[in-house]
Amino acid sequence: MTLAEAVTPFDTKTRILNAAEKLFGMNGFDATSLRDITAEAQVNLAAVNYHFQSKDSLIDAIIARRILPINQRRLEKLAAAGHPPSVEQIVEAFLAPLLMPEMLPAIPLIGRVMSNPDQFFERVFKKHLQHVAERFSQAIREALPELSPEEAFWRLFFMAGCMTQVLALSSVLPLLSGQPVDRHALMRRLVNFVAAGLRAPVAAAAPMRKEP
Amino acid sequence: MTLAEAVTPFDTKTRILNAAEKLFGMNGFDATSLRDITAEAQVNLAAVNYHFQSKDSLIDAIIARRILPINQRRLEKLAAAGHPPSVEQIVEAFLAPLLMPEMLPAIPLIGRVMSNPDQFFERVFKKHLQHVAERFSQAIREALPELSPEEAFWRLFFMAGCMTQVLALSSVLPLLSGQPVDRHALMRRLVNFVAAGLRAPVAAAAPMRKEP
DNA sequence: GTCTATAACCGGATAGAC
DNA sequence: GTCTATCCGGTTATAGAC
Repeated sequence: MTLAEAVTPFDTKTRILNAAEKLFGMNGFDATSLRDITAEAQVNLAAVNYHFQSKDSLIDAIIARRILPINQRRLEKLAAAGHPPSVEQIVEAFLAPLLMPEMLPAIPLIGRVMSNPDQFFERVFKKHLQHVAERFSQAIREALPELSPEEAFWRLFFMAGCMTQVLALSSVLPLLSGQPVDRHALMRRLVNFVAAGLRAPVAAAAPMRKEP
Repeated sequence: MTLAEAVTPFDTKTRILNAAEKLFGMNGFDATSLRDITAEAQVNLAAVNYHFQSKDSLIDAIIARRILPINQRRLEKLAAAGHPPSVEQIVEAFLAPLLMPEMLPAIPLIGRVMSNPDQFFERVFKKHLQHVAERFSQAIREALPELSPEEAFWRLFFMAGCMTQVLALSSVLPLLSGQPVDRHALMRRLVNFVAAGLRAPVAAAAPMRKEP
């Protein structure tokens, strides 16, 4: 056992994944070189290409490692809710899996891929999120049958957007708010806000008033 | 007058700003080289450094060109609202300036800088947004006096987050929703959702139920 | 003000020894 | 599986002619 292994007791592949997740999350994909990653992981530069073929495939691997268990837990929590589920149950099923302690180091990265249009559609939505979104959209219409499918879709998008922005800017939230941030208190505020938004009375299609 | 000037009737500096705004918005700051920008703008590579010193200062100039008029209009609309302003007036004052037709080409860029933690705090919030946020936070507490300053701050953040995500992913919204997107209809849905979130009943601090 | 040419550097990927 | 050395293309920025 070398010194590096004693300090960071994981195999090379895992060390690369952990280092890449941290640096990609902190500085972004383009701004993080494979050399940065191998320095942080204390592995050789060529090990990245040996284990992951390319930087691009490494990014895919990092995303999949985190988003698959999150989605699994989301669907489990949604299935465990009643029929119809309460609005709060839906919101919690969607958000709570991100609060699991083992997800903490991945939060900046998740915020990035969810808010970056380059990554988002092909790399995240189509591959990992589409079926989950459909399931949650159904649940929203069960809980709030007065919503049209379009309205339910957009409200789901706004819910995800609120969450994403919290994740994406998590590193600067203490600076923005001027004080330390309690993640669980923040999550309660977010659930409260989003649940009210989901329940909003359906507005008239046009700006002018119509019959009620 | 050269041919290039006849085709794009702006001076070199403006052509660079327009091309950079478009390409930075489409592909991000790191993925867009000065060579990409000068090719799109049909100007010489060295012109960027002559007019803007560095890529970094060019980014600052692009952000300032768009965010200053938006903020001015936001504050005007807020000042024009009554005392106390209605929740809808507050939300509209914040969002509507982004719908001005001349802002359309800047939407992807604005979405990027608002959701990227690297740019956001130093380059955007401290320089351009802090005083506006304070003004809007005041307005929210005027309209909803039962909210604590902390709660008002976070609800303002959630409102901005919903909006930011719409801007950041604007280029993929038709793919996500499966149909063309009417910007004004989307804005009405967003105002409706966010207004309800702002008006959410204040939740108890702890998860367990307390006296009402 | 605008151009060409180039300096100085850094990126991802890979060949081939061990 | 892991390393060193290297290829090759791309980057920002600038010097200096016009």
